[in-house]
Amino acid sequence: MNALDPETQRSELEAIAPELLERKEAKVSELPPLPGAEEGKVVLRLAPYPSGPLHIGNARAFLLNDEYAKRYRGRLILAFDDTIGSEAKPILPEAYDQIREGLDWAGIDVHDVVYKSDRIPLHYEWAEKLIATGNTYVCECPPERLQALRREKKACEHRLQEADESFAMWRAMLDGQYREGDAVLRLRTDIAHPNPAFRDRVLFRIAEREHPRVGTKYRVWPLLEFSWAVDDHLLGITHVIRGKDLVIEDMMEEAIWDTLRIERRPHFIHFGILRFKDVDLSKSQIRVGIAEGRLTGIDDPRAWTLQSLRRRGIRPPALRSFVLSFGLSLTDVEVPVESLYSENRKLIDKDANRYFFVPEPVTIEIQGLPHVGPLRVPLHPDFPGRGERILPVAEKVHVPREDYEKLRGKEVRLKDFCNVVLDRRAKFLSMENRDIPKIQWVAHGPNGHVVMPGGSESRGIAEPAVASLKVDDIVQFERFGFSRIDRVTKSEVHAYFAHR
RNA sequence: GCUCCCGUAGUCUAGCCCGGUCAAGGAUAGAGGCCUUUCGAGCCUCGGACGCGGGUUCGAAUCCCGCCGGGAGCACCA
Repeated sequence: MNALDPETQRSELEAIAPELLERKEAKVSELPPLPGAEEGKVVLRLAPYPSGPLHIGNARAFLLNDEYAKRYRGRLILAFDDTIGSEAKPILPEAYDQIREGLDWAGIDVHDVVYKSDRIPLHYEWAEKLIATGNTYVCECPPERLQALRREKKACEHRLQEADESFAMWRAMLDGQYREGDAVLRLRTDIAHPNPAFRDRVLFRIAEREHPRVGTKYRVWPLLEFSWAVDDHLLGITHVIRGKDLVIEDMMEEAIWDTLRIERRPHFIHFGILRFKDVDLSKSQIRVGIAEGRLTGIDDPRAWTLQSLRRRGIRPPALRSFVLSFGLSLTDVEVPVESLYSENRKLIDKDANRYFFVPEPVTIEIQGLPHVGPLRVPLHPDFPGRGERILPVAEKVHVPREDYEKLRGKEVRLKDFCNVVLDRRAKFLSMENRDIPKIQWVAHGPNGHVVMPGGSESRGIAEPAVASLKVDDIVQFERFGFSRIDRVTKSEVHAYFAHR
C-alpha cells in the first residue's frame, strides 16, 4: 500500500473507508495568505515600546508576525519603538532586555534588531525633505488651541507658512530656541477632513526629558506615524501586521508617502482587539504594582507577562496555538484564559508526573488499620513503564481541609491506599478499590507552597517523592492541578500553579 | 458627536470575496456514558449559532439597502 503514490492511496482509501479521510481533513485551519507575499522576500517588523515586559495581550502582534515570517521564510525585524514617548509612559531601561527575554521564550525568530532612538538623524533628514515639499509647517499654538481649532475645522495662522519659513523655524526647534511644548511640526493634510483625528497631525515635537539610551542628545522627537513612514520604507518592510487601533497610522503613513512620492510601501494588515475575561492588562499597572510592592516582580502571575507564564509552566507552543486560533479576524474578541489552559494541558498532561499535595492539611487517625508496608504507585497512570513513587503509610495521615469538611462522616477512599469513614478518628473499612469519592493524602513529607494565579499562596504537605523533583519540572498534584516546580529543598517545595 | 471597523452556538473560529456541495464544520465550555485506583487524560453520544427587517435570485450565512447592537480612534503616547 505504501508503495503507491499518495493520489492512488487516497482514492483506494476513499473506496474502502471514506470516513477516515474526512477525519484527516478536519485539521486546524491555517492563517490566510498575506497579500502580495513572495516566499523569501517578506520583511516584517515588531515594534514594542520598551515601557515594560511583554504580556499576554501583546502576544497577538508578535506571534502573528513571527508566524508569517516563518511561513514565507522571510525576515522579522525587532524595532524598539523607543522614541521619547510621553511622561505618562516612560521608557524603562530594563524593558529592552525583558522584551527580548520574552520573545526568546516565546520562540520568536528575530533576524535583526534596530532602535528608533538610533535613527533620529535619519528622521531629521527626511523631515527636511518633507518640509521642502511645502506641505508642513511649524505650529506655535499651545495644545489646547490646536485641538480647539481642529475641532472647528479652522486653520491657525501658522498654516500659511512658506517652506523656507518652516525650514527656519524647524532649525530653531532643533537649536533649542523653542522650549518643550512651544512648537511642533505639523503635516498639512486637510483641516476639514471628516475624521477629526486626521486634521493636520503633528509629526515632531520637543521633549527635554532624558532618554535612557541616548540621553539628551536630541530634543526634537518624531511621533510614531512619521518615524514609521520613514522606517517602513527604509527598512524595506513588506507587510505591517498591527492591531486595528492603529488604522489611522496607516492613513498618516500613506499621506506622508504621497507627499514624499515614495513608491515602495508595505501592505497593511490589521487584527482586532484581544481581551481576556477577568484579566486587566497594562504595562504601566505592572510597573506601578511592582513599585508599590503589590506585585512580587515582573513574573508575578497577576502581571500576565510572558515571564509569569513561563514561571507557571505554560509552554510557548500552547500560547502560540491559542493566540493563532483567533486568526487575522478584525472582530474584537474577549476570551477566557481557560482556552489557553486547555491548550497547555494537552501539551503537558503526558509529561507531568502525578504526586500528592495536601493543601491546608487536617490530620486524621485511622482506627483499626492492618499492617501494610509502603505503597508503590505509578508516576503516571497512562504510562506505567515510567516508574513508581513510594508512598509511606501511617495511622496518622493528612487530608485536605476542603475534602474533610465536605465528606466528613462519609465513606471515602484514600487514593491508592484504603477506604475509611472520614473523621478525626477515621474508621478503617477495607483496602479494596471501591467506587466512592477518592481523595489524596500524605503521611509525611516536605512542606509545600504553591503560588496561585491570583497571587495567594496555597500551603500544605507534599508526599516525600516531591522533595527530589527538579526546578522547572511540571507535575500534576492530583486533584489539585498542574504546577511548575520553582524551588526545592529536602524539607520544602515551592511551586507555581499553572491550571487544573 | 465625528471617523473607521466588526456582528456565525456560553466563548473563539471556518465558511462570506467567486450565491447551491451549509438541514453550517472545528475548538473550547456544558450534559450524559465508557474507561481509569484523580474532579486529569483518552474514547463515544447529546444539546447549542448565521443580530433584525426588506430586496435581488429558481436558490442567500454568502450579493444590495435600511435598522439594531458592539468595538476602536478622535494625544505635542505607542
